[in-house]
Amino acid sequence: MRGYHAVSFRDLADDLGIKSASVHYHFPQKEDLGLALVARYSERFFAALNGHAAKAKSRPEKIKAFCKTYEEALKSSDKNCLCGMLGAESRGLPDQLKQAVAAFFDANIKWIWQALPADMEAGQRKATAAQIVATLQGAMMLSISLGSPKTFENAAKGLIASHA
Amino acid sequence: MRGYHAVSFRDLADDLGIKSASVHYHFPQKEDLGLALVARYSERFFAALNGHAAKAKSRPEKIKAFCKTYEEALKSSDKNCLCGMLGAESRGLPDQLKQAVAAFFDANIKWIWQALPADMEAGQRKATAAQIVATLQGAMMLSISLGSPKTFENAAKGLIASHA
DNA sequence: AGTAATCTATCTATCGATAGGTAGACACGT
DNA sequence: ACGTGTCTACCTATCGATAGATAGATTACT
Repeated sequence: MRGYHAVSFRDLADDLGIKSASVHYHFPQKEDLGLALVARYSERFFAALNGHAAKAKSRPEKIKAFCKTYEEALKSSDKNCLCGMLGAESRGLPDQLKQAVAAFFDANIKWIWQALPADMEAGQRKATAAQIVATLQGAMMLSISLGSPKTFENAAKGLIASHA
Repeated sequence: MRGYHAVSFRDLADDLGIKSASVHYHFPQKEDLGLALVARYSERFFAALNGHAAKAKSRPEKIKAFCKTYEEALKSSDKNCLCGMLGAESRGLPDQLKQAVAAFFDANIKWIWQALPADMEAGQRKATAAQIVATLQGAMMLSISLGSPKTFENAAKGLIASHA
């Protein structure tokens, strides 16, 4: 995927070895396709995240599990986070899709927020949660743009060091 | 701007009150237009950044100047960083444009890298530089997607607290 | 037989891009 | 001061390609 507007039904159908009309059979409108992709991506992301975090008890371990989930997504596909990409072109997306992408980010922030200690000062807790998601999303984008996996690793390393 | 592929010569011309053919007069190919926009954005960004950093002597002050430059860009236009948006769809961009966007990020990382103390451990210095740019880029994206300026402020606050 | 999935064929709208023309500003040599 | 050419910045009109989408026939599965 290279962006919502950069992908066409025909490109997609060609990759699958079918015709574009067949894609419309499953996803009448383009937005339906986008929504399905975001839903699937979100499910898989949180499944992987909860898997990694299952045995993480301490806060630094949970942050590391979070980073690892992003890192695996980046390395396995050499592609940007689907929602990261869609989020960047947010203003050009159909309404429901825009909201679905935003919901993914909301869930991300909420997940890491609840992993932070409950006795943390409220403002700092919110700030840290936003910071962590922002860093990882930004790191994926930079890494893809620069063609440098090291950039992601560096940013994640800095982030983990910040909250050791 | 809502993405490279989401903007057409006609949209742009309509906004300007001229015809699309006249846009082609100034920018024969779409990529020429993209390159010009990135060049202008990059110039303005670093001019603003150097302006903010002029009186910043300490490292935390330089990091704050960096954050402030991003924050102003976000607040003044309520739009994503041009390069942040293009970087996210990097894989779908023409070659030269992709490289111009990557060069902007390279320059960003280099700028903040040289603002970090020279006696910092080399790996940590690189990591911190990547982390800072990633966080701010990600924070802009999140902020736009969620429609919440607070999200950027929170992430920046967390970042500054990490490197006080 | 009946349903689900894919096909062929086509539609309308819009895309980036080009050709060719025009009005106005400016510089020039005489 | 006058025409003459040149340049800029736009215009109208149109191109071939492709976009998302649809109708109706056809195939495959159970």
